[in-house]
Amino acid sequence: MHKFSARLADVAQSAGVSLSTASRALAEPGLVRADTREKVEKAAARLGYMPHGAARALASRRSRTIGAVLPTVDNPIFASATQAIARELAASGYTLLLAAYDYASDTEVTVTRALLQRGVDGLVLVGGDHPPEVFRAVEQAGIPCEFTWTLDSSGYRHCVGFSNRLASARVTQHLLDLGHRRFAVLSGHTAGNDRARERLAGVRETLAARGLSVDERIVETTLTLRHGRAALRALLDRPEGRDFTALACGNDLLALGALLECQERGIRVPGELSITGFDDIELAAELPPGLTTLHIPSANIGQRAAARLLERLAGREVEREEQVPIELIVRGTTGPAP
Amino acid sequence: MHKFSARLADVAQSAGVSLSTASRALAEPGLVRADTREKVEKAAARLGYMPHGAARALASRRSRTIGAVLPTVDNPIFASATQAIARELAASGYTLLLAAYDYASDTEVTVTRALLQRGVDGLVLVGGDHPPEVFRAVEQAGIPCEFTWTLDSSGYRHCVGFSNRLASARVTQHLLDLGHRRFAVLSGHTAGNDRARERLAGVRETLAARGLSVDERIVETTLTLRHGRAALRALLDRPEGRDFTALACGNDLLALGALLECQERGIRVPGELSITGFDDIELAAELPPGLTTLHIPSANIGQRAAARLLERLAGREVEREEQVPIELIVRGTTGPAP
DNA sequence: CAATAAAATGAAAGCGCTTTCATGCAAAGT
DNA sequence: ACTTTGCATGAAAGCGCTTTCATTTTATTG
Repeated sequence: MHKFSARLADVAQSAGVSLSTASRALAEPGLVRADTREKVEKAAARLGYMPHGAARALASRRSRTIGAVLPTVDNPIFASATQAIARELAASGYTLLLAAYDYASDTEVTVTRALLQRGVDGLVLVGGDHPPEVFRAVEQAGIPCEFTWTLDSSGYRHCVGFSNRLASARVTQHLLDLGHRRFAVLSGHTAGNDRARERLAGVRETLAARGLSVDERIVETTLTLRHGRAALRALLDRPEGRDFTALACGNDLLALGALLECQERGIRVPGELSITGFDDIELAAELPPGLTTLHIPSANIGQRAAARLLERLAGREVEREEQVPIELIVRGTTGPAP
Repeated sequence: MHKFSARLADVAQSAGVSLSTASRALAEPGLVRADTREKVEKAAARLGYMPHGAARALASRRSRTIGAVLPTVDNPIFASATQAIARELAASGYTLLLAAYDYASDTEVTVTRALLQRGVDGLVLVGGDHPPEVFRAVEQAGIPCEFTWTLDSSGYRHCVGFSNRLASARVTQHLLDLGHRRFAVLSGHTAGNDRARERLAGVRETLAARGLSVDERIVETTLTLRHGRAALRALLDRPEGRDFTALACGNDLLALGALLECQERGIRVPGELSITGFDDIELAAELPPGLTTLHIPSANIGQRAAARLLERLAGREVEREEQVPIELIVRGTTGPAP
């Protein structure tokens, strides 16, 4: 079944040069005479030569691959970030290795180790919360790592992101400015997820500064449309009923789920209830009346993380922390408090 | 910056056995005595040994990685399939390498080659249309390949999917049964995309069998919500206006975009216009009035493709063609012709 | 044109592992 | 007891490439 596959030695022989010259001709064209390079290139093309990545990695001690460990690939924000990373890497001859752990920390350890074993030259992680085994493995591998969607207060780690707390505070402030005083929150699971935790803290603190509390109207759930819908349902079906006029959600999927539930129940948005999201996915703009949300440039985050990794691999220094611009996008789901 | 990393030789020495024994103890525990294996395992744990994937791949001539080449990762159906592939592979100690080409065939060639160079042991491709260079490269690499989301009439290729033509015909028949006679179609770009082509053909043929034609009301566009919306707008803004009562869409994103456009324009769905999708993504069920669509078990496709690849790598035979069950899901966007 | 510097090439040593192949040694058969 | 079988182990040969180092060729200069 396996066809004969030409090795570099075959190319060298066919070109009438030594193995080392052939290697250089293909890898560092500047090191060989133009005519030799041409001979080698011709021979390579003639034989359909395809370099053997593992051999190359073993000899050169770098694999020209970067790993990205994501909570899930089934979320538009990570999908676009991934796309951006892959594109940036490809431009420099690097390949992206992807792994998702479905928000399960033991899986995260496993897949991270798998990537490290595959010899990735660098790593992109999402958020700052990770099992200690992950940190240890990355440390031991001694490869550069970029943390994304988050900042690091200690200033120790390399990260590209934004302050989830401040961002969330900004959204909350928008609702306060509209006169809302009774809030509810749909949050992602906070265990092992610093982004969810920070966003929740942002709401809490902003309200606390006005002497308001939201503690008894917080639902933690999975970050999907369906779960957002179910979470709002749970909130509305409490004996207290709808005792809030503003609903701040941990991401757009939750918010849109909530919006759909309102439409089904005939709750007017924003007339009776204002809803905010987080991320600004495509659907947020498309679904009437348009979701008020915080725009996160996820492709930008991915692109920057990849670019920074490439810089560091090239031996250049980068700022430890890089912030991406975020922006409040006011659309139709927020309005004055009733 | 690089920490010292233990090699297998170090483990062997620390365990007081030879390199070969250490290798066997870790890879084929059945080949060594229980106490030796234990010694080696202890030593490995003590030194924090992490196998070197490239070296292993070079020596054993397999990398324990599988590659998947996707049109895009920014589509729920591919996201869930990817997740399923990764999960299935992980259970057997394999890792997934992902590459997306954004529906650009030159990119497809590049990324496929990159994957092959990285030494993947098997490949998952989407659809049956690929640039000849891709087929050639896969052929030459001599690795097993699974084609997904499609069937192969020649019976030559290994594939797991369904007949896009029949599936599309089924949806069209549903609309015919409801009394619709004037159709429009929102299709994905058909160039280099057999799935889009087959789906379109399915509509055409089913209508032709009833003496109907749709040729002058077909829009080819990119498979996103936004583009679906724009495409319907283009259709409605023709001088002929809305001269159709049924709109068959190439996938759910297009259909939902069209639905949103209708809601914005005040066109009653399904009162004035019936809309059908394809894929049955989560949102199709959630967005009122619920999209009538064809359910494709995308996670199932991914899981089966991975499992089949593993089977073949283990030297076992699998049926060349594996069909997954598809199902028409009737929801609120289709109704009797006005 | 010889002397020297610079550039291009080749020989060879691994990179860290798997995998034959050979060897030693205990259990089994005669 | 003596060969035979089988199992556990070790020695060593690569896997296909990169990269140092030594050597040859070419360009440069007094």
